[in-house]
Amino acid sequence: METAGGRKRFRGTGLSGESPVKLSDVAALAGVSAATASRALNTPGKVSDAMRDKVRAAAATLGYVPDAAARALASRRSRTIGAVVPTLDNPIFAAGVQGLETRLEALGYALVVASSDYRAEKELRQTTTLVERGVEGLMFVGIAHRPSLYRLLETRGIPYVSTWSFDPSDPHPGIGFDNFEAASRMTDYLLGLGHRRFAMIAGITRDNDRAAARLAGVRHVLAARGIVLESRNVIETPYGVTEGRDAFHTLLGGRPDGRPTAVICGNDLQAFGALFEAAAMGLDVPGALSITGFDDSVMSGHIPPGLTTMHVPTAEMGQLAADYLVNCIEGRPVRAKTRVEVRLVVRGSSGPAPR
Amino acid sequence: METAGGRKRFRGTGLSGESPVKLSDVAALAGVSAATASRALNTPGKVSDAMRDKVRAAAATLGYVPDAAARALASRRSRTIGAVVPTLDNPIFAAGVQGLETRLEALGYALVVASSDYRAEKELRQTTTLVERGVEGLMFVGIAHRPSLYRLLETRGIPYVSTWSFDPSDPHPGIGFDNFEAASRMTDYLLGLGHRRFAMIAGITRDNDRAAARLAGVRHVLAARGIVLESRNVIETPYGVTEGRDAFHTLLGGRPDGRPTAVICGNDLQAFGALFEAAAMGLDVPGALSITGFDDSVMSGHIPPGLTTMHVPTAEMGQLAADYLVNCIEGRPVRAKTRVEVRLVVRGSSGPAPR
DNA sequence: GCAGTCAATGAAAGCGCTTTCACATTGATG
DNA sequence: CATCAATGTGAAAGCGCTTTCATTGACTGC
Repeated sequence: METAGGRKRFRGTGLSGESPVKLSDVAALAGVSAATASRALNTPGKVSDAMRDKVRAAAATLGYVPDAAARALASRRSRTIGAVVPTLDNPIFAAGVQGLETRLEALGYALVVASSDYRAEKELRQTTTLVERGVEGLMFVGIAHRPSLYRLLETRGIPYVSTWSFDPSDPHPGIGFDNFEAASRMTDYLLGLGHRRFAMIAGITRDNDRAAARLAGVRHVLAARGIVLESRNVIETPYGVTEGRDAFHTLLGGRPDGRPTAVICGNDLQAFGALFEAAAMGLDVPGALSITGFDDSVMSGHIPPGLTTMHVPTAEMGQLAADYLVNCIEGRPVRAKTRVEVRLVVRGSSGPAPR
Repeated sequence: METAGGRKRFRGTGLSGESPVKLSDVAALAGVSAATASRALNTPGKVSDAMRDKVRAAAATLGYVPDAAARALASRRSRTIGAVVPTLDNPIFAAGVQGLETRLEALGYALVVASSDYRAEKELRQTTTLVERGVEGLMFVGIAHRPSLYRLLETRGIPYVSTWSFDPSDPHPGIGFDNFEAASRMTDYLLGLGHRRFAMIAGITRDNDRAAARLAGVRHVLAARGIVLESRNVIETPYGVTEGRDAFHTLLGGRPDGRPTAVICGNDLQAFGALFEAAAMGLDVPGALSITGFDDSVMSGHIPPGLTTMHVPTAEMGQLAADYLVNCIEGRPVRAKTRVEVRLVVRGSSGPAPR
């Protein structure tokens, strides 16, 4: 009663009457069967040209809009893809989603987005509702997911792909880069500049394999050179400018001796914060210390002195994810693992270690 | 043949077999009719407690996941909302969509996003496909839309709401702020600081009522004070840092005399660009000239000297849009027009006119 | 000229679910 | 005790579309 009542009222909300133009109406106007009308609209090659035109004309006069639900039910195809990202508030994910959407729309698919808030458990919940919604493919960020998430998708045969992370040892399809290796490269670069005292402002590593891999990569390379990244020189904090700023202050404050000469940040936002705080503290960058970011977001080339960072092809990953999923769905061959290139972009925020 | 073949191959792609657990399977296991199973799952109040538990248990053992297409077809409800935004690459829209998504998920609705690329014609196309997809409500950005867009929605009785713009004279439901008034306020503020020579770096006004209203607001206030905004002092350019930078350079370059002392930008990104270019040109901000933005994006409080800008409650608009649409859909009363507050945030980039 | 082929069409059977509607039960009521 | 209203449940009819399958002609080749 309640639901029905609500619906009735909603139905009444429409200014004009509803538009219950259905395929059979189009067929009737065109003087053909519903089957033919369907074919004329969806697989024009299967009907005569005259037929096609006649049906199209009828559809146009009636303002026919197909009902996706009915179509999905009958054809078992929703032509919808889902994406679960941590948050659209991080421009980097927004850009990835934009890349995905653009490509999907060109391929005739719609995009349903859901956010996980960096929580594996919420990711699983969101995924379940997307599956209920009938998405034919799913894009995730990162490779650390609940096992039951994979199980859900695999038992139902729904294609999926991880992005942002590339790990050859991970058995699941993925499009991304090796965060560990990228962080290693950044560290190598800084070592090459003579830095020996390091600090890191990392993202929250829990439920975030990218943040964890970046931290691990830094640690690994330093350890190989006999340098220990002390825990007081590592701060995990959410990705954000203010957070980066605060972390930098904690790291550098009240420590005139043995200060790090290189601060590696988990992403650009944190690095911007570090940069601003360094300026506020009167620390010369890169003279007194170097600061690096990760993502190469739009501001990093502009903010003085220019942020040294790792360029990540976000839109490209979204686009490749779209291609991967649609190819899976449409039965074309796919490569399960695709590695995209990240590029070290050296700008003014990094330089030789002091002394 | 082609489609069927593709589908067959896709079906075979699933690692394990498909999971065609349908409601009737659940009903059978629970030893009840499909009707009762449906009720037990969706309207628990209509069945006995024992029944409810029995069906839920059966659904759980079978790993039942309802088919949204079938449900939508039978109930005429998709529980899906659509959003058409210019682009997710602009963090401001990404944040709005994030606000919308968060609220919708709490209300049990899914979100389909599409981007218009700031083009009215693409917006119409995207809207049509969303309508085909069966969205029950739609969110747009701005109030300038193709008439046929409104017609489509109204003949079908689909609730919709514009955001980002508030115009009492616009007959359509909307949640936003008055861009004209906001830009006027900004201009007033600068006039109060003694500025008389103005320039504006505006967004592309075609198909963008926000950009147009902001420009008009500036023009209007200046005209009221007898100041003409000469066309050589207005540049329309896409929202972006580089674009803002270039525009600023054009505006200020090779013009030692009669230079503007206040540059009003259409959004923060352009303002950042202006700020950077001013620094590169050795122009003192706010000593020699003031620069203002619009949006109050996350960086504006951090970038020295701090950007004076108009704070826009993006997430709040998304959230209000979600509430509005869902209330419409579920037959609850709604307010057709909601005005949100924008706030002038004065920071270091603006100051008294020189001299 | 006649079997055989092929393209074009229509009839009809669902896709998996919701939702009347009718049919028992039950318990309360006069 | 017979009557009436709840209450809980099942049978069955679709929701609007796609897709077999069968049928019809029109055409080919021998």
